[in-house]
Amino acid sequence: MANTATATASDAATPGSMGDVRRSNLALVLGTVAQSPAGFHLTRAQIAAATGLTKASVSSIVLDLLEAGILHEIGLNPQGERGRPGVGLELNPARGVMGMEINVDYIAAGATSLSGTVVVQEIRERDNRDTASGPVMAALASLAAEVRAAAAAKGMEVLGGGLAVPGLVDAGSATVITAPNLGWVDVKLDVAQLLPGLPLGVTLFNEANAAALAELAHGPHRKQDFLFISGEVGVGGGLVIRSELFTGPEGHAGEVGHIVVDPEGRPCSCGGTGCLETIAGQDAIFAAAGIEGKRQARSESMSALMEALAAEKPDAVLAVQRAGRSLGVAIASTSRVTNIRAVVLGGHFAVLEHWLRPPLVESLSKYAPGKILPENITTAAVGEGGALLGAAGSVVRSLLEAPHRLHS
Amino acid sequence: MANTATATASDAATPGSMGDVRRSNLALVLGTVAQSPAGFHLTRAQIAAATGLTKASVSSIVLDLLEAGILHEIGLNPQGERGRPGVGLELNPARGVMGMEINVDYIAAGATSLSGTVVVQEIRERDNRDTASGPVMAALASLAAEVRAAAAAKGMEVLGGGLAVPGLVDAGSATVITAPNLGWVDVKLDVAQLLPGLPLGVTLFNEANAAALAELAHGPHRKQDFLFISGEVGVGGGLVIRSELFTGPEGHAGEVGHIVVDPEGRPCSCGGTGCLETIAGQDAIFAAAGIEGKRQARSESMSALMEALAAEKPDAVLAVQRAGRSLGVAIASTSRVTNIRAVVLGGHFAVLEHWLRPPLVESLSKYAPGKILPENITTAAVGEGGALLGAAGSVVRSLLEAPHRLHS
DNA sequence: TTATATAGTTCAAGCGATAAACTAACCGCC
DNA sequence: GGCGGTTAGTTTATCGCTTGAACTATATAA
Repeated sequence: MANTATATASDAATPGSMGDVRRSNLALVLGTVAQSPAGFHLTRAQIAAATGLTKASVSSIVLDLLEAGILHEIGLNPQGERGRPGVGLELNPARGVMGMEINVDYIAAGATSLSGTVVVQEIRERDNRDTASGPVMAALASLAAEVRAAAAAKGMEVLGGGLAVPGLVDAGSATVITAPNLGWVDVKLDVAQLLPGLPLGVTLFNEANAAALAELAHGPHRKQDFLFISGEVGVGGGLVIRSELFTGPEGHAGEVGHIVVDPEGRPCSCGGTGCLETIAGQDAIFAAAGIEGKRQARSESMSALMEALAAEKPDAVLAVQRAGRSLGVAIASTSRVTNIRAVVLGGHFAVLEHWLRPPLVESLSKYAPGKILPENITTAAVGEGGALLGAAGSVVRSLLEAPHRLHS
Repeated sequence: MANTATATASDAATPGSMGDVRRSNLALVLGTVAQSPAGFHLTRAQIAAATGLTKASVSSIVLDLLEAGILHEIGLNPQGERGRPGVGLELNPARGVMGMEINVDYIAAGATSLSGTVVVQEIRERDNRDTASGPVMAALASLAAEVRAAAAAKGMEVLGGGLAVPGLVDAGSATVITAPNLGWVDVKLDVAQLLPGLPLGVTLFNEANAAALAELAHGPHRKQDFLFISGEVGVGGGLVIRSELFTGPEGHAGEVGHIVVDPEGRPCSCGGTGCLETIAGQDAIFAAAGIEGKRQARSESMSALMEALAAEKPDAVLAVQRAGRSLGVAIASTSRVTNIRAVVLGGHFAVLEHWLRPPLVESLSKYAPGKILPENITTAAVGEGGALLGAAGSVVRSLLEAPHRLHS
């Protein structure tokens, strides 16, 4: 599973004009402000020093960004220094984006400010398994409208949105190519209708990719390069390289759930054989542990598994150990192909870390020694709402990288 | 094995100035000329139409490129059309680059024009196995000087060079991190001394990556996305995505030879277990086929294998079938992780294609059905000198993408 | 109050792309 | 051969954006 919105349209042979310089510097200034530590407000002079632009250019650029409503002046901040105090600048707290998520058991929507602060968040349980997209989208639209209204009540205008879905997506056409657990195949979503009138529209994301982006933005280490592995009913992945999602030629890279970890293994729902998902997916683990993985009772099945593990029941322990070893094989191979050296475990892999880690580490040292050190295997810092936050964050980021799309 | 020279230095927060526009348009014009069909010479007016730049801008840019010696005016070409005939432009045929290669059994050097035409090429047999780098480099320097003189005699000035080596390299520091079959570990090469006085210097490449780039430039299909798999003593790979080498965070992506294809398999020279190389590498195939893979006799071993296959000797047939199946597993996993949908087989995989293809195709349909169609499995179009041509071509390409580095 | 230091703005200059006018070179046709 | 038509390429004025220096604004220190 993999996809994104960042299409880096650099292949088109387009003439470069002076406007490009402006756009580039607009993004440079905005990026500098966005990356400054929270609560600390850069001044124009500091931005000039940090970017290498002249004060004159920074003033002119900041003026544009203020007019576009992206930046905001905070009063003077005389810090006891000599000289005239500067005017602090911050991302306009009255502008934000919405993140939304459709998953198997719930729909969710939340609004965050441009700096990533969550202002409203709402999760609504809903069984979306094998449901047509229409009713799900309608329910989400209603939820999104509520959240948007709540954000507006707090003085925040929503500029754009991102929607995460557990399946292969094509962001350009807002189409879900396959979402096995929703039963969706080639479903075109009317994302514009979800949140009408947004200047930036709504972008579609793959759930694992969005969660990987959330890890990038909110994770503690601020790693530039890592593989995020999302353990849900399916096993998905998001590959972050140089702080960008790596999407491959068609936007579907990172499908670690379908790496072959046992050539003699069982058939997979994808049509392949011996995929990681057939051993380390939730259903596979439950089955191997002798736990009934009934519909609707997924969280209960997980509780049952945890109890069985705590009681050291052999079936459960062996099932998780086998999953850990297979995960190691898949990560080893991924590391060789993509040169990635850090892994973040999400979903049930994070929950099961205690039992999963020893076989995983052992497996990695057997199949790719020295490539991925144990300290570079971590669990997700962002929990349940990860995909939602990631989708929202990605929309913010694309705005910050191309601020000229707004008004200016 | 993977690496490259293209470092895409876009992460540095550097202010964009008007010079950037010039550089960008310089590259745009040059790229347009370079991509025009061979023998056909674009005029300034045609370039203006193709790029969207004005005639005035194109004239000014072309002037710069003429002064830098990169472009060359060919006389007027009245084509029976009405109106004033235009002046044809081409890449200056009197400028070129050198490609060089150090491999286990030989060293090689060649000079190509900026448009990719090979002007001189020289391969010199030499046993470099477990040899210190000094003598090898000295021998290559002497060979390179000869080739450079021969090119000069034909009126070609060499601007830069590329050196391909069978191992992991760090292009930035011109260091060979490991080249198992040469016995080199952390060897810093004095590439500048190899060809003194070049305006563009000499860049280091991994051999499989360079060969992949050659396939990109010279292959018949002009595919934008493919995985090149180089079958030598080791199994290397080069991943081309959107016409660029994908190098991963540290420049070592594409090591398909060390994907785990059999978790219960044998230990690999890399320290791992069950790597593709332990089943599909030359030594592994020879051993499984019951052929003595002695030093120096590698080409003879290959001949022996071909004979054994022709005679349908079971050991040989089974060895190659197993290699094909394992190759399929590795390609299936790579396809999932990188979203690649086409494969080009090089080295002994190309030689053995007849026997390798059936088990490979079968394996792919078992492990990643629908992902890689049989017609997207092809063999290398460029033969022996592939790495050399690829290295040279990559140096040319980096010049065409940043022509301002020359004089202008 | 004055000196000093820093923030931010104004203004002339330079560079590069653009559009339109202009010159150059060829074809066809009478 | 001369003239209109057509296309190629250059010249010129203008515009947009960054730059650097001068200038104004506002603080602290003595």
